Amino acid sequence: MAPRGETKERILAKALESFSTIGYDGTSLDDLAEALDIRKQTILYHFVSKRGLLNAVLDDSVKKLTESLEEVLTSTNSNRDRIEDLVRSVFRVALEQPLLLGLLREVSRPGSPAAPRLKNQMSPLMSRAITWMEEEMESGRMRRTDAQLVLLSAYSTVVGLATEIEILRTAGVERVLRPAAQRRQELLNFLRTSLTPLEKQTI
Amino acid sequence: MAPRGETKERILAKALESFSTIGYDGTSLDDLAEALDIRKQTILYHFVSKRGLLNAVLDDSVKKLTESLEEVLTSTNSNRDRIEDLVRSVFRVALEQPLLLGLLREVSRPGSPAAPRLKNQMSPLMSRAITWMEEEMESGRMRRTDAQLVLLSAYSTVVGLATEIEILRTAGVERVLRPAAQRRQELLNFLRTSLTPLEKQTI
DNA sequence: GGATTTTTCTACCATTTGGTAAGTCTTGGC
DNA sequence: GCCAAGACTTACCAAATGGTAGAAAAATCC
Repeated sequence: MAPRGETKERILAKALESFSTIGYDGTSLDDLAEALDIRKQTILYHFVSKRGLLNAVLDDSVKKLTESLEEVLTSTNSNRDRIEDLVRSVFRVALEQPLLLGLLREVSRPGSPAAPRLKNQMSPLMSRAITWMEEEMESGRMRRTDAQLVLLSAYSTVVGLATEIEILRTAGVERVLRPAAQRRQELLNFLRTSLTPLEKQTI
Repeated sequence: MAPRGETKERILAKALESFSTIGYDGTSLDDLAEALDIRKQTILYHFVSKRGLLNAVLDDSVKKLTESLEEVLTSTNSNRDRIEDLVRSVFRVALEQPLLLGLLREVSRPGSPAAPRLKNQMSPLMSRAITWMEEEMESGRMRRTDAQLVLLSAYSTVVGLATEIEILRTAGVERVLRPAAQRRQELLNFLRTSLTPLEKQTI
């Protein structure tokens, strides 16, 4: 028998994989258990219910995502570098852990049982980013725009990228990095032209 | 009793709505039947199986999508206008029928049972677009790039937009047109800078 | 090394699911 | 008016699903 939380971690990892590929409804606890060579009741023991498992996977994923971005948001670089750092780190996560963003995509679907929870989980990060952007705008270092719209646009680009990567991989495309880099550049350009004050634009 | 294919059409419409919001696995034939005030076996009578229903919905949607683009692709405008026309018409579909793109998003997920079928359905349109682009490149009217990559990028932008719109709507945002227009402009800029030959760029 | 707690398993269960079989009803052609 | 074809329904069913109850096994603590 596995000591400590090892089994729990294994379940979380496999659940993330399953939820983010074949979806929540498409995942059955029986299949999950079989894939882990575990009895279904072991899953329910750790997570009470299937919904509980989804919540746990979600919490875990958002935590990892937040950690990845936290260090960038608290850095002391200049604005321009900061935007670039932010975009780069998000894309790094998307490339290294496409499953994580696949989950986001799965769960952010309207009508998903976990959508409100995701919203709550993400809102601190979001509102923080919005606040930061609005401060920058107030001080004139960033052009006045709807911060929420910009964020949303960036968000859907990244989630779209994650989808794209998985599709490419399953389609057998070997070089998956080039389109990603291309999209990253695209997003970066968009953010810069959206956010850089007009008088500072050097393009 | 409803004459002609009226019931069939109603089932198709409701199935599209359900598949593209709560997903294929999340949709039960019983619920679908109840929502239509119909017996489940009526659905199975028309479409043989749940999978058959998905295929029918898919065929129907791709057909509508293709029709929307066909007229643009066969138009005789200049390249530049043609790209803009294409983008505009795709976005019009995305705005008027978000369900249609929601289905694309749902179904294009790797591991989806309908993914290969979608691929087959879309490939004529895709390969046609790629051929056209490559001809333009050959003749120098369009800059040399990987046509497939550009298409993929555009595709994921549009599907991402559909997601965005649905999320906005469920989040209670009333003005859904502005972000859509913003993304459209973004995509348009990307395509132009990607495709316009260097010597012709006027930006 | 025994008691206790944590972890995992076996045995069931109620409900839902997609699907089959066999009708009934309706409509249009003759 | 009859009847064949199409449209729709009732009656069932086997498998899968999420979940409960409680025993067994392993790890931990003293």
